[in-house]
Amino acid sequence: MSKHALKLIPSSTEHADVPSDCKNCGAYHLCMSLWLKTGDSSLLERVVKKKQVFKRGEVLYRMGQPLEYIYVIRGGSVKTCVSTEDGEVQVMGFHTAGELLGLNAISNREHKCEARAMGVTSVCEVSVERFEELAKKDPAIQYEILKIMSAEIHHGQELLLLLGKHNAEERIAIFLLNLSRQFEKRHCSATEFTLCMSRSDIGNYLGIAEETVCRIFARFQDDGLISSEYRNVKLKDIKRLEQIANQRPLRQTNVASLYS
Amino acid sequence: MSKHALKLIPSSTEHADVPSDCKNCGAYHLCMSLWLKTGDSSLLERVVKKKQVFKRGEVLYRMGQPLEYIYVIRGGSVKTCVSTEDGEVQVMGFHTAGELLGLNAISNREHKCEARAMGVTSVCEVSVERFEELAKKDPAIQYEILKIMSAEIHHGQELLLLLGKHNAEERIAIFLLNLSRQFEKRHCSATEFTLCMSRSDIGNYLGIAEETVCRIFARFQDDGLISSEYRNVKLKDIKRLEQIANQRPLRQTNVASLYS
DNA sequence: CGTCGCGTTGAACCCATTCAAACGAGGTGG
DNA sequence: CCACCTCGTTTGAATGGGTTCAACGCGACG
Repeated sequence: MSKHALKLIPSSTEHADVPSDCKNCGAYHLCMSLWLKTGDSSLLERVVKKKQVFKRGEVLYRMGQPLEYIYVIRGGSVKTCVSTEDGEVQVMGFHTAGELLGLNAISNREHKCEARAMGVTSVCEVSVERFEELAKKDPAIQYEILKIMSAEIHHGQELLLLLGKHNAEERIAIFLLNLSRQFEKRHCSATEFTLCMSRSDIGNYLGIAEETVCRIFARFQDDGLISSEYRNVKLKDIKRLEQIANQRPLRQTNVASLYS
Repeated sequence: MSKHALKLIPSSTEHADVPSDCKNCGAYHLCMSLWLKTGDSSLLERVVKKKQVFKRGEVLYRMGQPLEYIYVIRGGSVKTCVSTEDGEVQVMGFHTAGELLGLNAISNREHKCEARAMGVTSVCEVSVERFEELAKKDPAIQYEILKIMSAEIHHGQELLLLLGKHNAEERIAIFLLNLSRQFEKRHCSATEFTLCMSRSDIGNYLGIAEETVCRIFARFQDDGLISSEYRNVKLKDIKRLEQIANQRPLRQTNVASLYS
């Protein structure tokens, strides 16, 4: 509990209620680059259909639902996950202020994952039809769409690398460092922050059991790498965390096999 | 070695040499839907810059390289993989005739993964500039781009689910069944086919050790689920394979936690 | 106050990895 | 032709990391 506190959580909870002015919105910069390249700032009001607030646990959209809106997160946090017919669930990502949700469904107009608010979350709903009208007229917007989908592919690749090639300790180190960088980008403290997701969600996301997450958090704390109580985390030795994240003491992969 | 053989490997090796006629190309249908919506069939020749053949192990493009061409696979097989600075590699996917490669780099014009031929592989190189010119004029092509990127995201999600929520046995069962479906789509035998990738590649792709792949192949064979010698695989009991693929005897995931 | 969700810790088990060794196929060169 | 090498594959034995099951503390909430 530092007194000279930087923000421990990003712009989310401060104005989880609908902000009257977009300039306070976590998605402000994103929106500007998206719509306002057209030079018409009133456009924004015409495109954004509805501003809406979701409470903790509420669903923005489900798998299989037709794509109606694209969501811009103003504040709060959302998790996306896919599930199979037999009930297993995989958390795909955690999303906070400034991110766009729903774009990956734009091709077949059907959501391929589910989005659920993890805390009180404020979003802008953008009509897909309106959005596509704009995109058709403005190549810059098309380009933004590509960039976002591309980023999503890239994030998926990183997660894949995480699940395929790292043990539990490394996964959590990488996870914490990624969070740290994200917070830094949002001008929050990179070393002290509050997680918006449960241990269970972290475990699911990283492909390890909830208990393992706890244990490794405890181990990291014992080793002086971090200090954590519940969802408050403080990174105390980023150097060593990075060392763990990048260590590869595994069997040296047969380089020759790359050429097969 | 059945005498009344269906094709065990798709159109690949048969015309790994450059086919003079696009109608023999594995990517024929894809190309038609991509370019010929414009109604101008000579367009195809103007856009496709070069037809090229890669030998086993040769690289189409590396991570970090500027995006110059998009590749349409005519025949053969290609694996894409990402790697980190410290030398670990994760196979992202196996690609065969009819697939497009390189599109996910279209936003920042820099390849985010590496593509390497697994056997003799024939491709069409398509100039990105030319391609984008076309895309700008034709919304249908933009839509195709979105569809392909969307499919890539979807495939990534499935792989993520595989790595995060399934044990080795299930992963291989799912892998084999996916292959089976792919072959079926290409009008090859769905039950008897030849793998184009090594055990090592399979293991890397599925996030398990090479030896584990061998062992499970052996176990499946002992149990009469498949018969396999080297890269020739025959699925003998798809029902039970599907049963393994969909079984979830794991701890029942706390459904309530979904709502957090 | 009792319940529920979340977090934590302990102990036993087991699946997958790791290390090691060996085999067959294919290629090369003597 | 055979010796030799490499690469991909296979199998065994031992180890360990992570899961699983269980129990408990804690705070929020009705």
